[in-house]
Amino acid sequence: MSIVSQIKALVATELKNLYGQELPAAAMEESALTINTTKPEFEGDYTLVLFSFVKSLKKSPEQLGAEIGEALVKTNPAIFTAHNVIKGFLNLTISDKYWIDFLGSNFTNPVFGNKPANGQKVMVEYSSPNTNKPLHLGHLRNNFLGWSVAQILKGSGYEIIKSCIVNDRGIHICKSMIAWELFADGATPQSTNMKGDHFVGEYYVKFNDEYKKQVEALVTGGMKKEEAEKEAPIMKGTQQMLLEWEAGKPEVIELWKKMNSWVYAGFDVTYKRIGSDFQKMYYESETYIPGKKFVEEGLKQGVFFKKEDGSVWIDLTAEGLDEKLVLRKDGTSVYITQDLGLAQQKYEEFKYDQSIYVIADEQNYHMKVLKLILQKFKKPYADGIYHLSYGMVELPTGRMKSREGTVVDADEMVEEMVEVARKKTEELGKVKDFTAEELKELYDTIALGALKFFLLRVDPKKRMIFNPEESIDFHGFTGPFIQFIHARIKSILRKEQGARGLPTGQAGKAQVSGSLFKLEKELILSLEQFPTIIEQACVEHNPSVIAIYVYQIAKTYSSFYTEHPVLTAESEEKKQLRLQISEMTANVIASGMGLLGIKVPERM
RNA sequence: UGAUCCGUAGCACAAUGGAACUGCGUUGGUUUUCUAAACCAAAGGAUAAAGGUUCGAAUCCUUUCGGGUCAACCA
Repeated sequence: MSIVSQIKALVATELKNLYGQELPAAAMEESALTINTTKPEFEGDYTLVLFSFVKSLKKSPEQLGAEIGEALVKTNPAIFTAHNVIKGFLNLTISDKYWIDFLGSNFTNPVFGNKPANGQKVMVEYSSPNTNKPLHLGHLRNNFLGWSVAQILKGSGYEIIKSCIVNDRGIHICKSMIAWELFADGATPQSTNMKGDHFVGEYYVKFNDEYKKQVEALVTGGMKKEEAEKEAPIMKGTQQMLLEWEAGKPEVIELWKKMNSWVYAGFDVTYKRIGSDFQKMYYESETYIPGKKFVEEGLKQGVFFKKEDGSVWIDLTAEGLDEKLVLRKDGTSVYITQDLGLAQQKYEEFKYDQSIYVIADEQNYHMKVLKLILQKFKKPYADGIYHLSYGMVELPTGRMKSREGTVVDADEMVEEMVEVARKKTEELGKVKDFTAEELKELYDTIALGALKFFLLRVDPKKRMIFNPEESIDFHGFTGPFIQFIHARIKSILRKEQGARGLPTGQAGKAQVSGSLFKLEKELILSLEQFPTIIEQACVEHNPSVIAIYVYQIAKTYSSFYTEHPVLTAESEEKKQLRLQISEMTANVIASGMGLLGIKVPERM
């Protein structure tokens, strides 16, 4: 049980003892108590906020605090050693022994903060790429978020199934296809030595260039712009191709398969590089059929209704939304049709308790409709659907726009970061004895650490700004800073291990007593919060909680070991204590960064 | 027009209704001692504005202003 929960329980007990008669029962509930970490400018570890009792007890906060504080210290001398009251805040000091004992029994535990399996199954759908262009910075935020949230849930005891829905059909795919037919002259990724997704993406761009030219030509010829956009030959050809695709015309299907396979080969490389993985892939070209079945079922049940022209709708006006189309009059499916089919398919296959969709916030409305429809169907899985909505990654000039060529490509971004990591590492020259292999791994670790941390440290639901000019820093509140602290701790532990011949994980098993310096206590106190932090991140589906916490741990350690030498501590006891602190800090950093999908090096 | 999210220092970000956190940048200092991707210190804030609720509001409510997104028989 965390120290905060313990304090709450003890305070609740004291409140009952002292004021059981006068206070309403609700005010003495543990959940009604506010415990904060004490601000650094005041003496103490944890603070109880007293204001909520003042009114019903008709006592001054000072008097109240003094009474509660005194009672706590008196009845629990092993935990509390002192208290003081400032302006309605009761600051409590926890005994050093408590912290030292906590440290002693947890510092070698590499899975501190993780919970045992709880038997619940959660699907996490993320990434959702389109097969007409390569991944960009926005996809990276999605991938990192999805992977990390899955990892956090896993650490919290859930069974996780990571899935990916590939948007592999539709007009945009046909655009790349028709451009390839027109301009490629048989070129392939192999013949041009290009990554498949980038190769196909180029033809998507070529389509748009050609389309624009054709529209302009028509407009110069006297046609209205709107009409020209419909009449441009390349667009008509694309629409024709889409119809042929739906009709299953062999040549079209073959081309579609070929180009998609190029894209998938490219995606595989990227996913492997950034550490994304999926237990189950879904393809829209397959889910739209169960989607149609779903609509039929809905018509039978009377959840959907058919209009005169044959189109199928659902009436959501009672829920404050509009009527929403679920099947076109020509019987073809729309976006939501496929998602309905997919939800059903996923549930039938995995019987999940919860299904998380990592999708940008521009689709909030869509996801709301999806969940609502499933609820109207009284599907057992409807309530377990959770849209993890995240904000767009924007440039200082605004949203990334492919038309303006401002899209930040994922592969390029990673390569640039690796290059910066290489340059910086060479400048510092601390790992000159590394093999080429080891160096490559280190550059990847640092580069991806910087990138992932940068994208995960911000609250997912907020949009964030990325400035390519300034690039991503390796100093301060960054992944590499935390990695550096980890490497330094490991360096200290290696030296100790060398001197003693102790196996890893055994540094300083000796009992420790005595008193703690401010920074020593501050660190242990923070380490103790790790399980609570994971829990919070899990409940909020928010990796930034972990990122901020791990940074704070690393920063505190950095101050701590600057001020207090570990290996040359003033006494053997202090040395053992600091080794324990160091080892636990390294464990928590590695474990916390692991929840973000970030590796930590032994040396850097 | 409606729905919804957001507005915190030059920039980027944090804060279960409880004593505004941090980084970049700026200015100064620290390396015969465990890796200076570091540490220490300083400057920088009516938390967009105005009301309201509360012992207490960046946080909750109302209004205004500014921005994003959605409201497609596109996916």
